[in-house]
This record gives sequence, structure tokens and C-alpha cells, in this order.
Amino acid sequence: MNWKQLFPQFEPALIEMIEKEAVQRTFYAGDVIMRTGQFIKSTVLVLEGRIKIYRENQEGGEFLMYYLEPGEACAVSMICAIQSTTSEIMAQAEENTEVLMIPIQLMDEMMNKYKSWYQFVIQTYRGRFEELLSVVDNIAFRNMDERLEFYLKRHAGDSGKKHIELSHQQIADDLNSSREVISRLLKKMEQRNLVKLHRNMIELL
Amino acid sequence: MNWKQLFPQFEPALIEMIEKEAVQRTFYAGDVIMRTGQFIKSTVLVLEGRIKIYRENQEGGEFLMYYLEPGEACAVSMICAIQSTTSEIMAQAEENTEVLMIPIQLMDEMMNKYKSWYQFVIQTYRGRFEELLSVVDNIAFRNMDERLEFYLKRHAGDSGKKHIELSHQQIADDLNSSREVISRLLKKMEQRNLVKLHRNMIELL
DNA sequence: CAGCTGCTGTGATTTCAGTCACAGTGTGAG
DNA sequence: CTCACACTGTGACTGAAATCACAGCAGCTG
Repeated sequence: MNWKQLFPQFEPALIEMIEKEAVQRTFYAGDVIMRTGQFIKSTVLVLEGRIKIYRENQEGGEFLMYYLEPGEACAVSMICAIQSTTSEIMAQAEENTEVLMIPIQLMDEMMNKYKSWYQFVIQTYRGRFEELLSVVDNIAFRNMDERLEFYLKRHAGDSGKKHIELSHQQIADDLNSSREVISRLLKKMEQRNLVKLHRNMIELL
Repeated sequence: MNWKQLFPQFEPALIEMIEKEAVQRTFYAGDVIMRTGQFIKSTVLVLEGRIKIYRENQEGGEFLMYYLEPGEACAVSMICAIQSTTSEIMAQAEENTEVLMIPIQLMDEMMNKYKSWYQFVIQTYRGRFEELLSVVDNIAFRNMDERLEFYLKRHAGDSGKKHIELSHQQIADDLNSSREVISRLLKKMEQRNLVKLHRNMIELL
């Protein structure tokens, strides 16, 4: 696929280098891409599909933080790459996903040589930092009903999909809540004509 | 004061540049250093004291994210400086605080010229990102009693102070909770011999 | 079609935290 | 000393969310 359109800001020399050095790889829906405590050996650029970045705790609870979509990069992999330390998060492919993997040894060189890469890295940090801030806002200040609405909107994504194919259980997991709570709140949303519920699918109105 | 000891990793040329260009400034306990939506014109290095970084919502609730201590820098100010955008957080001096303010125009040059500065910036990002992760963990997975214990430990800091001079109300504000809840939980901790309560002061055991 | 499994709906109960109301106590100002 | 005020302790109530228990239903398998 022609990935260059996804990163129009990259300068030609950088594109050349990536084309030469990076490895393209496919992950299938459900594949775990990165695991807590795992060593990172590459920086990941997303070309296609969607990656879910989440936190896991000892008791098996999980908590969605954000998604990576085409044209974005994993900030955690960059930070860890530069310092070659372990990651503290989980990454899982939500759909079949194409990524470019850039070996960490190249990071330093790219940062120094290519202004557009440097800008991209900073941009990525900033984006994820702000995303984390809004996550904190949500769980600190909002109730479950508001968080659920926010979740559905975000899950629909920029694409503006109207059909969200998830079971109530999956949503509950992402929000670190329980299935019954989500079912009840969704019912309330249906009564307010915000959504229409189907089996394994939620239709946004 | 001799701030160089706080940043031993800085190379001599960088120190020289900072000494020439940066402005030292004092904030007094309670001063608001940065406000949500405000434009950032400098990167901040902490020399002495402590700065509280927190999030505020519309209804007046606030929520502590982390502290900046001597030898640390404000990641948000760096990110915003590089992209010259507004901040999304509040920063307030907890004690009388000395900082070095480095004009944002110099950031680019420093990043390119001084490897040790570049490393420091990356290090700062990483540190704050992880701090945010642990904040998310806490509010997502932990109950108030555990969060309170975590808060007290963090507030004591690396210094290992045993006397925390805060009213229950201040703690409740930082945790976005209410005074009564904190009072009760502290009482329970006292019964478990974890702390000893005094007026405006909590003694860690 | 019968039976299984996974998804959904719903009531009852419990737990945690926030809120209200109020009382006691330490401290500082006058 | 006394008064005002901020800080602390506690009981009662409320509300949000988690948990338990169970029932109905869709879809698949054999």
C-alpha cells in the first residue's frame, strides 16, 4: 500500500530511509502487539486498521486508554525505544492492522538528521499526553453514563461509523466496569433515542 | 544557588548557554504558575521547592496529577514550547519555589546542539508519561483508601519526610473527594497504626 | 429439531463514596 | 479571657456502581 500519503509531512530523504530500513508487518484482530514489561525493539507506525492501547492490573482488570489509527505512531514505543527500557502498557490489534516497524537503533540518527521526524515525534508525544489528560478527566470527573457516551463516540472514531460492533461485555471491560451496568446505561440511552441496540451491535442515532 | 548540581548530566556548553540566557525566578507558596489555556513562553526547570501539577474542571473540582521537584522540568511546558500552543493544565507552587525559565525560542537550538539536553527532554517526557499512567491506574483500579495511602507516600516524597502538613480538606481537594471521606479513612489508617493524626499535620509511622 | 452457549434484560442486595447536619476542639485576634 | 473561625470527628442519608441471581432469546452444532 502507499503509506506515504499517511505521512505527508515527512521529507523525501526520511521516506527513503524508512523505505529502506523499516519492516512492514501485519497483525490480525486480537493479536497482542505489546505486553506489559516487554522489551521494545521497534517504533511502530500504523498504516491500516486500529490498535488499542490499554492498561492491565494484577487482578485481570483492564482499562482502555486510547486507540492508534492510521497515520499515528505509538508514543510509548518511541520513548522506550530511545531509552531502550520496557513498556508499561498493553497494545492489541482491534482489527487486522498493518504497521511499519522501525528498529530502535535508527531513532537517534533520524531525530538528528530529519527535522520532519523530530517534529513528528514531538507531535506524537503531545497528542498522547493530551489523550491521557482527557482520560484522567473522564474517570476523575465524569460518571459512568458520560464516560460511556464518550467511549461510544471515540470508538466510532473520526470515520463517523454509525454501527459499533461490540458486545456489552467488551465495552464493560474497556471501561473497567461490569456488563450489567453497561446494559442498563445503554438501555437508558436507547430510551433517550441516542442509540438503537442490536445483538453485538450498537447503532448511533 | 548552585543549580548545576541538580543537573549533573548537562554538558558544560549547555550549562553556559543556560546561564547566559535563562531567567531565574521565585514563586511563593500558593502562586499559580500556569493556568489552563494560557500561552507558554518558557520551559521551566525546578531548582528549589515544589510545584503541583493538576487538572481543573468546569465545576471547580480539581485533581492532582503530580509534583515537580528540584532537578525536574515541566514536560507540558516543553511540549507546548516546541509547538507554541496553550497548556491544558494548572501549575501551582506548593512551597516557595525557585525556577529557571528558558525562553522557548532557544528550545530548537538546544535540542539540536546539546545531546544532553535532548536526552533530558526525552527523559522528562518519559517520566511524566509514566506518572500519568500510574495516576490512571490509581483512579481506575483503586479505591479511595488505597489512593489516599498512595497520595500520602507520594507527598512525603523521596525525602522521606515523616510529617505531612496538610489539612484534611486540602487532601480531599487533591483527590477530588470530600473532607469527611478523607477524615474517616485517615481515622481507619490511624487505627491500623499507619499514621498518627494531629491538627494540620499527619505523622507517618 | 434439541440442546448448548453466549448475549441481553432486570430485579434485589451490597458496598463505596458523597452529602448533610451538627458537635467538639485548637488557635489566634482583639 | 472570650469570641470567631478553621479543623476535625461522627451519625444518618443518598446515590452510583458492583455484584448476585436468574430468565429469555439468538444462533450455532450435531
